[in-house]
Amino acid sequence: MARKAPLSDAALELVARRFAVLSEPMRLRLIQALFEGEMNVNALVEVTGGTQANISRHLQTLTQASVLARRKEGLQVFYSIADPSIYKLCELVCGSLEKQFTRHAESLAT
Amino acid sequence: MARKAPLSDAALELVARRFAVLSEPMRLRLIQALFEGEMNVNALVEVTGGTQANISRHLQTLTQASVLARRKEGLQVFYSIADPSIYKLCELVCGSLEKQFTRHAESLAT
DNA sequence: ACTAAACATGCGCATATACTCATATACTTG
DNA sequence: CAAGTATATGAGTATATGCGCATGTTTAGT
Repeated sequence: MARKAPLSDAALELVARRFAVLSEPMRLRLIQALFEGEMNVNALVEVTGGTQANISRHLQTLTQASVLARRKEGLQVFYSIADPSIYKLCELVCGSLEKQFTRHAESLAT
Repeated sequence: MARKAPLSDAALELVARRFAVLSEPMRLRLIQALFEGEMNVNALVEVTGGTQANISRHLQTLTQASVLARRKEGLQVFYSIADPSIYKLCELVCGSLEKQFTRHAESLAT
């Protein structure tokens, strides 16, 4: 393919939804916690400091988007990162933000 | 550094905002159009099919987030992509979505 | 100075969604 | 079967935000 075709409207909405899923601090906190490995809901509630209901909802959102995987074991439900691209995504954004800050700091130091 | 420290609350909010900026189809359309190179507002309005007011607002949002750069030339204002990481971000998300679809298609074909 | 063109913005409406509280569901154990 | 534990969900509220309409601002030309 010589040149990338522009995305269709439907594709753009999917991409937008993907970004939207990652646009809540609490969900990012959950993802960050799961970088360490699989965890159950209670552990995630404790680590993030959120309420059980709210955490459960966010986990649902992330799972429906296929960002997380859900594994039920008896009474407990374990979540883990299902989409490995999440790592790079977060790294990219963090790196970009750092550059912005550096430039901003430099322009202030003039 | 041995291990990455968890992001602070403030940092998480910045990352979340970054993703939020990219979570609107119309803004993605603008970004996609600007992949071809610098464009003025009128051209972007025509390409995207949006209203002038709406496009202007989205351009403001993207510029404030330092995703786009703004260059004024007489009556016209030219926008261009200021953050090169946007390319990779979009590629990553598109690739991830494609994989999802492939798997989904496979599971249907069973 | 007047007019027109290109872009930005104030305002209101409609919708989406994050959060809390209470309750429901699923599973285990006695 | 009863009680307890872990998780999910329904309902209601508050806030955010995308969009359209109208108008404001800046710049160029006559």
